[in-house]
Amino acid sequence: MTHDPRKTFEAARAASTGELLLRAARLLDESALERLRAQPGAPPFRPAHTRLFPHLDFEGVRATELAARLGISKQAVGQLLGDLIEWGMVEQIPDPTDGRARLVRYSSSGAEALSHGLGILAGIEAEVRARLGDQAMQTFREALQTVIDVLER
Amino acid sequence: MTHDPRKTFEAARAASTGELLLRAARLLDESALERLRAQPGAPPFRPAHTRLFPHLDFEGVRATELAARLGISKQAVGQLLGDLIEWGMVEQIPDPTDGRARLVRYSSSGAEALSHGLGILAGIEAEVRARLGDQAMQTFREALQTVIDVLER
DNA sequence: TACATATGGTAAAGCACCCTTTACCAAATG
DNA sequence: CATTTGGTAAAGGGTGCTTTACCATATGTA
Repeated sequence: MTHDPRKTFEAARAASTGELLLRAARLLDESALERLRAQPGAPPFRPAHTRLFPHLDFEGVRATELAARLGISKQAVGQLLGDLIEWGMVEQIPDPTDGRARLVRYSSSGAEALSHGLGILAGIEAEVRARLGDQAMQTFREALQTVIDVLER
Repeated sequence: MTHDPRKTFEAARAASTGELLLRAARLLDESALERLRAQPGAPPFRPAHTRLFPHLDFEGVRATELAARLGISKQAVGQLLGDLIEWGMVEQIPDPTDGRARLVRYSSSGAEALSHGLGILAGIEAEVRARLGDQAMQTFREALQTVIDVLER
């Protein structure tokens, strides 16, 4: 039996969990954004905006803090926040502890939009869970966390 | 016991498997590209280039076919292929069945680079597998495939 | 207190990336 | 011979950042 390195390539590529992961994430990203914007009256969210959401809350965060967490400049954050404010997703209040600073937090209509977005993700997740079962779903989550741990180290 | 919708938000967000998936994929994407380019003499691959790799082989593919698979214009593919040719990753040969067409395929030095890239992915995958075990790894792969199925439908 | 420096934020310009659009040529197809 | 198809060339546009420059408030220090 001869050994064809080309076949080995193909086999290795077909087996790559990494490609599966990237493909699944890209699909999720596109799909979630697509469904989000399909909502009538929904602002034209772009991926850059959605990356802010996990770091926003109701207590208020500084733009500087967001920039640090996302690893981008505070000016870039400022541009994205400008959109979100314009769309009514978030509002700014003065930071009571620092006259220079402002706190940005979800507005009440922003909370609704967020809720809708989370609902979309939850819907997809539920569909996956229905096929996998609870136990495999738990394993899935642990595996994802392991990947994150390995890559963040 | 009162029900605070804010707390519910936070709990729902913390539990989002979707965010885990997106985060893991983004890390993998960045990490793989970073390690790929860390190789001395490695061409300055960009994400757009790496997305071509899974669709290239040793038999040869048409640019039009690549464009169709990636869902982008053939001109866009042409630009990316121009880089890969310049970097010696791929080579073009005339399509024996069609005088207008050309087939693009991995060059021998491209095969080495590909092999190195696959090695990087395999290394990450092995590290994850070592922590999860073979069985959980299998579950992980099935879960990823399920996500893809759900979203592609 | 006065001043230098650090920090939070904004404004404007510009850049890299990744794609599209428009236009075109050459070979294949009917 | 008209039309379709594979491919190329050039220009341009949207996105998501950075860089440079600046203002206002805070903070540490002589």
